[in-house]
Amino acid sequence: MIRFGLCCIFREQPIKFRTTTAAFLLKRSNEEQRNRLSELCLINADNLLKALEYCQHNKIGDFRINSQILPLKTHPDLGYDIRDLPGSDQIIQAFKACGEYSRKYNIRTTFHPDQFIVLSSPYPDVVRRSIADLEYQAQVAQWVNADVLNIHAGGVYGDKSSAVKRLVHTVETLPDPVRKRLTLENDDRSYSPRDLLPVCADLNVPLVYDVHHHRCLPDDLSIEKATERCLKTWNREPLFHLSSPKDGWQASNTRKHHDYIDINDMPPGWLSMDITVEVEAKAKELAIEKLMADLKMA
DNA sequence: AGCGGTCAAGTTGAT
DNA sequence: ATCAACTTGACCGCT
Repeated sequence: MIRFGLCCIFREQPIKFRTTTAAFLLKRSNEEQRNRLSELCLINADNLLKALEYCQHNKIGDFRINSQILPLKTHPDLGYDIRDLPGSDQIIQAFKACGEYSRKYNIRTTFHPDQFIVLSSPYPDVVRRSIADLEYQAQVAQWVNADVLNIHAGGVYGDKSSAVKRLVHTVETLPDPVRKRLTLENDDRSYSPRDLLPVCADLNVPLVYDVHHHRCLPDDLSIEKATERCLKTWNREPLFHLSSPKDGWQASNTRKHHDYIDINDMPPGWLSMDITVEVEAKAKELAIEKLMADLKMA
């Protein structure tokens, strides 16, 4: 059966993940900084459990965890090791409780490191900081039982084949906790499924198929064919992305996401597949509820 | 309590 | 040249 995934936050449920700013923290003493960060990490761990409970109670089988779950974790001035925060044992325990809940109720969890993670960059420092961020998210992934760290292929820099070579080389050097969770996703500007399928085959990395991106940046593959080819890259339950354009498919910009999913944007074949489909819709849990109702699943 | 300016980071393409 | 968009608005300081 298909399962739907909720991305990062809620529209109506009072479940909020907290973060902070470097400017605010840098005005405080070292001790105050660590205390605040510790407090936020624990709040976020507790809220993650609430998020998973909400999913379980509402037939949502997957939750994407936002990249700032440990705020400023790899910041150049304020980055920290979790062990250096007061109460780190309690924080880790709280995350591990999320992992136990995830296993018990079969709620999948994933990470989608943000746009600053660029493994194809020609700038060594960008790649170095990207890897540091992936390692941080892999550490949390281990605690919470997340099996996906999903990234885009990054920039082209005027020469796609060179960019891909840098990407491949970097992926091959990644530490195991990152490597075994890493996935690549087609984007809506630079890398289509056609571009990424051979890369994923080379690296033995699954391809997260985003059908909305594919419609914005098409290639010679039909949606059905891309679905089939991407499915085969997976050694575990396949993960796909779905969204609808805010202003329709005739608008000048079709990249923006709508509050809800138009069921006409759902590839019909997906419904009968054993896959996870993360729903990228601004209305969040309300959009999933409506989608399942429209599909007569609720 | 409410509001506006600001927030770590990369890259692209529309304007 | 500027800026929105991207997986996501939230935080903080002021009134």
